[in-house]
Amino acid sequence: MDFRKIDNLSVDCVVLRLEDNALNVLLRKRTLNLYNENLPEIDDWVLPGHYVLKSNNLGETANRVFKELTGEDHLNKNQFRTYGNAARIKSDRDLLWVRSRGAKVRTITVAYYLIVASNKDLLDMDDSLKWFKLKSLPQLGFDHQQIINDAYEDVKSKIITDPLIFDFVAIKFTLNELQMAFETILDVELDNRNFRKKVSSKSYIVPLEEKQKGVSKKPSRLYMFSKDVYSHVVETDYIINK
Amino acid sequence: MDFRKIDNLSVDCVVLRLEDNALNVLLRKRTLNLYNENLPEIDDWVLPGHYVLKSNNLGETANRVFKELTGEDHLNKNQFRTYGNAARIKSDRDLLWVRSRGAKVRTITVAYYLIVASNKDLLDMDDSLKWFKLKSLPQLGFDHQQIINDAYEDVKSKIITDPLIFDFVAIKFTLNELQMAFETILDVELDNRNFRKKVSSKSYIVPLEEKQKGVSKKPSRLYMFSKDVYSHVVETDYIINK
DNA sequence: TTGTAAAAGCGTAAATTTAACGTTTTAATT
DNA sequence: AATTAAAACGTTAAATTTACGCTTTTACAA
Repeated sequence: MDFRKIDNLSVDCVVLRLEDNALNVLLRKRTLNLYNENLPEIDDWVLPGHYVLKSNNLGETANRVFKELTGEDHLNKNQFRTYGNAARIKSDRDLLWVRSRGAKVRTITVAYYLIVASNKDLLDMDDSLKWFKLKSLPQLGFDHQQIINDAYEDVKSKIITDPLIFDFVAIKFTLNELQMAFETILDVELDNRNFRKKVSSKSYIVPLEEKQKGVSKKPSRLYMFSKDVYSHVVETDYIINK
Repeated sequence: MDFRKIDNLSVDCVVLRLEDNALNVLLRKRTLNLYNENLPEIDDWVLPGHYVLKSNNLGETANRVFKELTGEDHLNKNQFRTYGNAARIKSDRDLLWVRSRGAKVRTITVAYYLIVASNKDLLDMDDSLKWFKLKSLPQLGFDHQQIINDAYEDVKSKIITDPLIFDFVAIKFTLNELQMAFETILDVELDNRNFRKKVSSKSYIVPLEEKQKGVSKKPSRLYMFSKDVYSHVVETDYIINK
């Protein structure tokens, strides 16, 4: 294992999760106070990321970022774009930050998004990490606003054509949870009755003989996504048509 | 302008074009004969590419690759994936090749595809360059077979949702040419009458008062794609449903 | 034990879209 | 003026989508 960094190559992760009926992204606080009136104080947020190690693949690096954030392994990761423009560093804050860490001014960043199921409890999260609603992000460093926008665009298109939605919900989910996930991510309203009909026609969305527990009204039936079934049927009729 | 190379970062281009009712990709011959019986002779093909220069962006690099290939500028380029695994170099030929050029063993390659209109004449092409049908590619170096496969998958999905098809045909095209382009790329058969109906309903596919010339049968009407109109209408009803 | 409220779940019918065809028109060539 | 092959138009049945109304189920409170 070669732990040296490739000093101009990093992987940044857009970690996404549904919470409070909104799409959230995990950010890391970036602080630097040089106690110099003439220099700006850095107090903003960036995407979690890591330099690529000599003996790590790109995907492995994305996994490692997540493991360091949460202590847990994460299987599904989606590479969506690479950022390597010479002019990625725009603000004085960015330049200052990069110099203070002795990093290269031009870094190539391969960006991934990772989706965390909304029922997952992430313990052990560092204080410097915080979830933000995608619709009200704080000031971000570098080109990370752009990266998040691109990630969201990719999610919105993949959620239609790929079985990505199941990463957002619990392993066992209700149809209403599934519908709410679509509605939140795509920012649309769906008719519950038609949604149910469409989902019922999908053999890979498997009804269980199991119901919600601890709800004060009629408990709803639980479903699972069968990856096996999905990968053996050709899917061209997508759940959502918008 | 800083012409030094970033020695672990390259851009490879999958240059695509429709010809003879098939999707073709432009490859560059890779030859190296070390006149040593114990070493393999290299005589295969690779994607055209270039190291990224210190003062070039990634997209600019893709443009430069195309310009060096053809002497012409190319506007639309699509970044679809980045390859940076430590194990990209698998064969002895690859290792030999890399060493013979004094290049780094681990290179990060940002891959783009560029689409050349089928009516475009590319003169001045170097002898080492050749078009190959996607369905019958020669032996390829590195992971370039994988890169081409990934590019094709991306094209097939983008051709449905984005106005990518118009890059493949001439600026002024007939509906049958457009249909053939879809059929060839997606490897499907479409009903001409239904295709016409669908296309006619698209305001951004504009009929001209102009017809084909020099054909021996009824000349067909020419159409143009209006980018302006397209970008001002929300398109969710795609031309192809397969 | 029974009533009630709220969410879960089922059903129907009109409107739209797709799919599968037959038919007519056009313009260059014979 | 006849021929021919591609271009272009039209029709209808099937499938899908959309827009609703209505019933069932369960936990909880009366």
